[in-house]
Amino acid sequence: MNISSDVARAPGTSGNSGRLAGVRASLPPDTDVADLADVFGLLSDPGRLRLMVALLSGELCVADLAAAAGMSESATSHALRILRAHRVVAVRRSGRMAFYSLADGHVRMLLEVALVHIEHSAMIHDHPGDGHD
Amino acid sequence: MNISSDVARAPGTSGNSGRLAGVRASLPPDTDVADLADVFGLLSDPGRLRLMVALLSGELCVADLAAAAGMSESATSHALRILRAHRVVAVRRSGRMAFYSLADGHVRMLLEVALVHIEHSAMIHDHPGDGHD
DNA sequence: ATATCATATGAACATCTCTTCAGATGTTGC
DNA sequence: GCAACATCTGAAGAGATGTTCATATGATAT
Repeated sequence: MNISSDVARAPGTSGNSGRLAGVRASLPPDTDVADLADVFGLLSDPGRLRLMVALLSGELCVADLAAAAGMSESATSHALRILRAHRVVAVRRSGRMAFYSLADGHVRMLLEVALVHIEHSAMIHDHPGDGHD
Repeated sequence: MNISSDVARAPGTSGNSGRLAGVRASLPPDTDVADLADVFGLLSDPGRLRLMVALLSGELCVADLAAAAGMSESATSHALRILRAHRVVAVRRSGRMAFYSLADGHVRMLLEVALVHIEHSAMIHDHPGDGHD
């Protein structure tokens, strides 16, 4: 059942309306969740993610970022443009060089939490495979 | 400059090779970063994210999840299929009902960290806008 | 001034992703 | 068995995303 009994019962038809309502109430406003999904979206591209991870150690110029992330300088520039647009990174310009750094504490924290877990679990288990279809 | 001086100098050409090498060394293996990007990818869809947030409170059936996330039952089922494939959620079947629950501690932690931040920052600042192009 | 360099940008293209629609599968009640 | 139900699935279309290639912009050096 949904929330109360356990077998066959139209969802939202029985005594579960209570809990469903509770769940709905505990959900953050849609705009907030959407913003959050956006942040996760920035973190979801392998190239961009490598760039951000590299920046955890400190400021780097575009060419170095490209080398560190293993992508072309053009792709790097495009990626940085997106991160810049969302204020995830900040630029410092010096002559013809541009130095990027992480500028978003939220993202930094998510990265650190995620990376700690990676080290802990990488060799323990974790399958990217399939559930069981 | 890249790592050492500060103005004009080919990246990876001067005394920066030291730090670049250090940064590259501190980067987790590409496969790990890719896996992580994958997880963030799962979190990056608004619908899927709402589903996972709803599941933070406990087990829910498909229809209730659909209602909580404000999406069609078909879209919900497709989303759950993907989450299932990555073992982010687990199913418990009872008759014709299917009850889903969060099954990935990593994801749960990321969600909690992210949600705490949302409450803290939502009304303080945070612009989805543009950097300054 | 001119060539070179570091970075930024635009257009085009290929790829992936999510949604919907229609229908399949397995379950329960009559 | 048959109908209603909950969930699942596949195909198809729309939209978003990331990459490359070519070129633009601004800075430095000769």
